[in-house]
Amino acid sequence: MKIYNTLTRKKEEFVPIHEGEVSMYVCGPTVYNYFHIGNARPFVVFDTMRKYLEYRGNKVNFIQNFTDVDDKIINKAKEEGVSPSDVSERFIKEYFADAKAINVEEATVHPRVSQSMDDIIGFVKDLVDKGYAYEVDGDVYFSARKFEGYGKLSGQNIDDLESGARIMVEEKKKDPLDFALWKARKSEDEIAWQSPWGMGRPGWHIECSAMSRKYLGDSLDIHAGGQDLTFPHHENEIAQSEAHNGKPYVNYWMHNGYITVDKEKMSKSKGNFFTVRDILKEYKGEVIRFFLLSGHYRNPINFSQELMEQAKNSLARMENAKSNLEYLISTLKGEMTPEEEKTLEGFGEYREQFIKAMDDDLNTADAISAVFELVTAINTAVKDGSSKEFAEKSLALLMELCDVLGLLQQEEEAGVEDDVQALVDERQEARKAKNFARADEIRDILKEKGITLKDTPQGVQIIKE
RNA sequence: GGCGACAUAGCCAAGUGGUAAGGCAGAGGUCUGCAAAACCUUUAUUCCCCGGUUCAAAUCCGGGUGUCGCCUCCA
Repeated sequence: MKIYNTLTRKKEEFVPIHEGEVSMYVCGPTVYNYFHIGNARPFVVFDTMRKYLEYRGNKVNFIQNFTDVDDKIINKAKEEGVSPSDVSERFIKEYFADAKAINVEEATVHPRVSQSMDDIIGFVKDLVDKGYAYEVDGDVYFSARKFEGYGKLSGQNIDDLESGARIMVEEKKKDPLDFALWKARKSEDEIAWQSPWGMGRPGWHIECSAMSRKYLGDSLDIHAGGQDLTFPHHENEIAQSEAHNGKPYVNYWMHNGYITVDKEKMSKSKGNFFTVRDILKEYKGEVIRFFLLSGHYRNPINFSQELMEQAKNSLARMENAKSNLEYLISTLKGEMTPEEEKTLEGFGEYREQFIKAMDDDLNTADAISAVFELVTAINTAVKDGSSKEFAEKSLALLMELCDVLGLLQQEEEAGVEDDVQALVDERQEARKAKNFARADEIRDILKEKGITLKDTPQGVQIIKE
């Protein structure tokens, strides 16, 4: 497949270091709050990347960290009068709950900063020993200018950066470009770890360098995250890791675009964010996932009620196809006819289309359109009178593609409560007796409970929301 | 100031040289007791504007305009 590589600003053919194995690192959340839909985008997009790579026969070693040592966590802990680890533990749990709701699989490993301290300290120490970093009053800084390629990911020229008005000026740094690897503890009650430079805690950038190396080695295939991490976070990671390892750090850098609200970037600092937890009160997780996959991952997506409605209705078309097939399967019998076999073979064209789209830098929008075309083909071909086998194989193909996208995964609980079944039976009696007023009344009652009835040639299909 | 992205129908969104995918919403029809779902038909002579290259451009080149982002914690 082809991947757009931020480092080269080109689409490149993806070739993993070891054939059939892919090492992938995605920057995870700082756990001090519920994540918002902007944070959810990389989770969903790169989870889909992982699923697709696996679909194509790769073993994927997928690492996503939790930043559980951070100013914001410390502040939140102070506000609530609890320990920082209480805060981070809590929101790691909440992360998993929300991730599950949007069908984001757990990573192979979710390393935490607090549990990687030896690796981080060792990493910083090596950089000091190699002359890439220096200590000042218990702080350790990386000398950006010592690393030759500094700026290569973000396309920034060092001198332009320097003249930029917004570089933070800090007395202790030798150069405004330098960044912290280790921060000395400022007060006794602050959370801190013992290090060669005294009590302190790691800077943000060093965490990912140390943790990715621990689990994936000196060089990895794919490193991904939001576009806003390109500079300085990922730029700094490259400097640290390549200075330390003496090898290329990452072969393919992938960055997703952001979510906007009224065309403005959604972010915690602007306060214009919607948490996944809140959106889930109104929309199913799969609607959120569909929404996030409905455009190309590098383009911005605007978030609004209207677009969520569109996503919901679009997804319903897929869901209907699935539930109609399942209902048909429960009523049909027999093996495929030669004609059906031929039709099914023709469906393979949509699989090809799907793969072609995904191969092109994970074009999920295009891949989804292939699924919709398959849906139309299935809806037309599979009907009352088809063989059970044909319906089953059609469903299998639909699910093969939806599995990769992480859609249509959440099964409604099977079975119908007795009281509902009784109403359905009563309605059928009423219909037979041409008492349509009562029949419609029952349909409305069930609709209120989120149950939709469809009268099909095979009987009544009961659909739960 | 430096670096970058985007502009396609009412809305969302693919398409990067060969004559505009797909979805939502809308309209009409088939089916249905009525619905729902599904199916069929319909909705951009045109892809922000102006030039240029070409037999051929939404797609390439040049110049504009507009919107957004990074350079500070941020997905």
